[in-house]
Amino acid sequence: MPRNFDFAEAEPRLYDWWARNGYFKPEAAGDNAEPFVISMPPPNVTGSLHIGHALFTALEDLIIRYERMRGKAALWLPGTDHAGIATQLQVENLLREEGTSREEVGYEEFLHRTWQWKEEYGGEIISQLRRLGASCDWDRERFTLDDGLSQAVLQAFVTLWEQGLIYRGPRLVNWSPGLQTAVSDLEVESSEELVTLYYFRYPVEGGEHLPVATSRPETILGDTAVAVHPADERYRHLIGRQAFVPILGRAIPVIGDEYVDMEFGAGALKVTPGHDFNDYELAQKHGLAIINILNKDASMNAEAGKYAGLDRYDCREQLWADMDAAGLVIKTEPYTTRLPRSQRGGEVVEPMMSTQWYVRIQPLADKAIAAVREGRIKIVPERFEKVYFHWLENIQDWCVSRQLWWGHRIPAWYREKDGDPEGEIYVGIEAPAGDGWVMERDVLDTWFSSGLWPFSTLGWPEETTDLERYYPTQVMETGHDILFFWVARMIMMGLWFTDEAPFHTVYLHGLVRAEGGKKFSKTLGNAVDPLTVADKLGADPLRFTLVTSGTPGNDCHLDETRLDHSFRFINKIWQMTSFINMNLDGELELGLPPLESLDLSARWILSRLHRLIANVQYLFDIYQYGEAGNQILAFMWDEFAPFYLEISKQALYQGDAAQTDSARRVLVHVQDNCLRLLHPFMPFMTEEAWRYLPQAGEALIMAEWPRADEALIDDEVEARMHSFLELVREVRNTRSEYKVDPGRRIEAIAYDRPMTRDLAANACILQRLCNVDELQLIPENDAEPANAASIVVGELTLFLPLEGMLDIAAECKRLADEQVKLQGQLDRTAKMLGNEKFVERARPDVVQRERERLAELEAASAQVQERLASLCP
RNA sequence: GGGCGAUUAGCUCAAUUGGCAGAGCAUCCGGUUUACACCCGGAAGGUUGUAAGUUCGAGUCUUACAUCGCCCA
Repeated sequence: MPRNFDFAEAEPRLYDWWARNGYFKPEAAGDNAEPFVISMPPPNVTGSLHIGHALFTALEDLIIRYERMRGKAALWLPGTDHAGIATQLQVENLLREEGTSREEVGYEEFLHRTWQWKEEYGGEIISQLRRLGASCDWDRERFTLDDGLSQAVLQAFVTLWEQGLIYRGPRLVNWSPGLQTAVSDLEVESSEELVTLYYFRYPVEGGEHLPVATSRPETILGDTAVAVHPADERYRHLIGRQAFVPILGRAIPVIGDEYVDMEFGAGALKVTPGHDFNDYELAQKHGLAIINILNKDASMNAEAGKYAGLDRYDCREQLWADMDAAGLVIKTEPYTTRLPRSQRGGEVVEPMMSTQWYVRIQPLADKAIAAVREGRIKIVPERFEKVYFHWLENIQDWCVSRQLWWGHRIPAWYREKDGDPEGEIYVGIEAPAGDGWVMERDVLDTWFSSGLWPFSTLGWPEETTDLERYYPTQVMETGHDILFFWVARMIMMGLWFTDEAPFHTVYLHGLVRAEGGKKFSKTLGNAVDPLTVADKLGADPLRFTLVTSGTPGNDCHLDETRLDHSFRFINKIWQMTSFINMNLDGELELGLPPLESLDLSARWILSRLHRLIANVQYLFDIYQYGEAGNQILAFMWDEFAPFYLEISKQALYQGDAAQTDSARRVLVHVQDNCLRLLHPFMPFMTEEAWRYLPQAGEALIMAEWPRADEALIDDEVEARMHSFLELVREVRNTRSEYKVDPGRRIEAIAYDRPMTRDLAANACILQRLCNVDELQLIPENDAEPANAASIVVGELTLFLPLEGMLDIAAECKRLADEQVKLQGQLDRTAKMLGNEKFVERARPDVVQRERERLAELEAASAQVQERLASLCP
C-alpha cells in the first residue's frame, strides 16, 4: 500500500472507473430497487464553479451515494440552465470586443453565435462537477434549451393559456434600461442608498403653491396629479383645483387621498403613475391619466418636451436648474431611501409601462401552499415553511416575458387587424394556418423552464418510462436564496402539470461566506476557489470541510484552516488503513469472531463503533450530515486510532494465532465500517483505501451501508473501559509530572480486587497506552507500597513505584490538589442528591447516574484521603 | 414597518427529546514509542449578548432589550 494517498493520480482514475462500470446509473441497483432521485439544481451554463456549487455538489452527492449504498436505484440527474440574461450578456460582450453588436449581426446570427458559445464553454462547469466526484448519471444530462425541454416549456405555456391563466397586457413593470427588458420583482434588489430629496413648489391655479418633495425630479414631467391628505388643514381647500406641471405647464388635478403621508416632505405628493408602483395604484383608483416619459434606454421621450432625448439623470439636473430659475425650488437635502437595482446589471431599474405576458399565479400558488400545509412536501429546516407561505400568500402575477433573444420564444403569433399589427393573437405550439402571422419575439423568463425541471428532465410531456419510474423525485437540495425563484415555482408547476408534488423534501443549505461573515468576492480577494483547493488538497477535503462546516439552512463561514484539518484527517485514515493492511497475512476470514471470544478492548471498540453507526443513522435521518461527519471523525481520531489500534498491537505482535486473527478481524471490521460511513463524504480516498482491506464487494460505492448491531452495544463494557482509559490518562500525567522518560517501562501495583483483576486481565491496555509493563496484584491487607505515586480513578487505585524519583512533598501536593477537585465534585453531586425535589422529579436514570457518580467519588475521595494520611504527616 | 436567523474559548463552529458546555485553528509545555511529524502526549483558555421568568435542573423553553445579518414591504 502506498505511503500516502495520491489524490491527484487516484481521483480521475477512480472517477473513470466508477463511470465506466455504470455505478452512477440507477440501473446498477437492479430492476426491483426502489428509486431515489435528486434533480440537480442546474447551474448557469455561463457559470464557472464557485464555492456554492461545490457545497451543493458535496451535499447532493453525499445524499445520493448514501441512498445508493442503501440499495436504492439512485439517480442524480444533472444539467444546466440557459440563463437568458447572463448568457446573452456574455455573447454581447464578445461581439462588442469584435466591434459589432447583437443588433448588427441580427437575430439568426446572434442565436447561432450563442449556441456556438454554449457548445464551447457551456460544458465547463459540468466537467468541474466531475472533478469533485459528483456521481451523476451523465447519460441523462439535460439542458433547458434541449428539444425535449423546450417542448415541455411550450406545452406548459400553451396549457396555461388554454386554462385562462396567461394574459398579455400593458402594466407597469420593472424595466432594466441597460438590458432593455422587463424583469420580475424577484430580479430587483433594493438597498438603502444616500440620495438627494428635492423640495419644490407645485403651482396651483389661483396663484397658490403646494410644496412637494421627490427624489426623482425628472418624473415631474410625467405627473398627472398632485395629491394631498383630505384631512390636511393646510391644503385640503385646494382639492379639485388645477395644478400645473412645472416647465411643461400641463394642467393636472389636485386630488385628495388618505394614502398621502402628511409627515413626509412638505405634505403633498406628486403622482406619476407611469413610473411609480404606488402612484400607479392611486391612478387606477382616481382614473388618472398615465404618461410614459421614458424611452427603453431610460432617455426622455417626446412627452418630456424640451428635455426629449436627454438621459434621465441629465434631465434631472437640467430640469431642476430650470425650475430653480423659475423660482419653484425650495431646497434639497440628503436623504436615504431604497433604490431598486437590477440583480444582473446593478443599474437602477425604472418602473415603466410596457406590454408583457403574465401568469395568473394564484390558482397555482394555492396548490403549492396546500402541499406544504398538508405535509406532502416538507421543508428542512422547517422555519423556511413560514417564509414560503408568506410569499405565496402575497404573490403577484408573474411577468414571464423577457425582451431577450436567448431563451424559449413565447409560442404566440400576431396578425394585423384594423391597422393594429397585433390585432389578432394566437397561442399554440405551431403557427396557425393562414398568412400574415408573425411569431412573438419575446422569450420566457428562464425560471419558467426551471420550474418544470424535475419532470421535464425525465421526458414530460411525453409519458416516458423514466417519467413513470423516477417521478416524483425525492429530495430537492438547494440554497435558501432561491426558495422563491425556483423551489416555489417548481412546486407550483409540478403540482399543476403532474398533479403530484415534484419531491417530498426540500433541503435548504445556507450560503458560504468568508471568514468574519463577509461575502466572497473577487475584488476583496477572499474568494476560495474550489478548483484551486481541489488541486492543492484534493476533492475529498473540500467536500468534507463544506459538509461539516455548517448546519442546515444557516450560512457558514468557511475557515480555511479546516480545509487543512480535513486533509490531515484523510491522511490519518489512510495511515490507519495502511497499518491494518500491513498487519494482515494471507487469507482472513470475513466477519467478526464470536462475541464471547473477544477481549475487553475489542468489545469496547465494537460497542463504540455500533453506537456511532446508530448515531450517524439518526443524524442522517434528520439531515444533520455535518454533525454525523464530525462524530465519525471523533470516533476514528480520538478512540479507534489512539486506543484500540495501539492496544491491538499486543495481539498482533505478541499474541498467539487466535489472538492475532481476532484482532485482525476486529480491526478490519471497524475500519471497513468507518470507510463505508465516510464514503459519501469523501468518496475518493475511501474507495481507494477500501481496496486494501479484505472484503467481499467489488466497489465501495456499491457496498452496503452499515447497520448498527444492537447486540454489540454494551454500556457495561464501555463503562469499564472508560475507567481504564481514565487511569491511563492519569498514569501519563503522573509520569510526565515526575519527568519519567517516556520510553522507560515502569511497573504498577494494585490491591487484588475485582476491578483490578479485570485490569490485570487486560494488562495490554496499560502496556501499550502508558508503558506500564507489569501490573502486580497484592493482597488487600498488605501495606501500601513505599515510594510510590498513587493514582485514583473511582474505586481503582494504582501505585506507581518510582523509587528515587518520588518527591514526598510533591506527591502530597498532587494528592491534596486531587482531593480538592474531588471534594468539589462531591459537594456538587451530594447537593443535587440532597435536593428532595431533584430526587422526586428528575428522570430516574438521571438520578441513578448521579448516585453512581456519588459512590464513585466517595470511593475515590476515601482512597485519596487514606493515602494522604499514610504518606503526608 | 413586518418576519426570520445569529450572538458560546482569541478566530471558525458544535452541543440528538432540558441533565457535569465541546472540537479545529492559534497559544504554551513535552516528545524521532517500528500506521501516520500530514504525527503523538499534555496544558491553558467560558458568568453561553443583557435582564427577568418557567423548572429539581436552562446554551437549550418563555418574555423584554441590545448588536449584527438576511428576507419581505
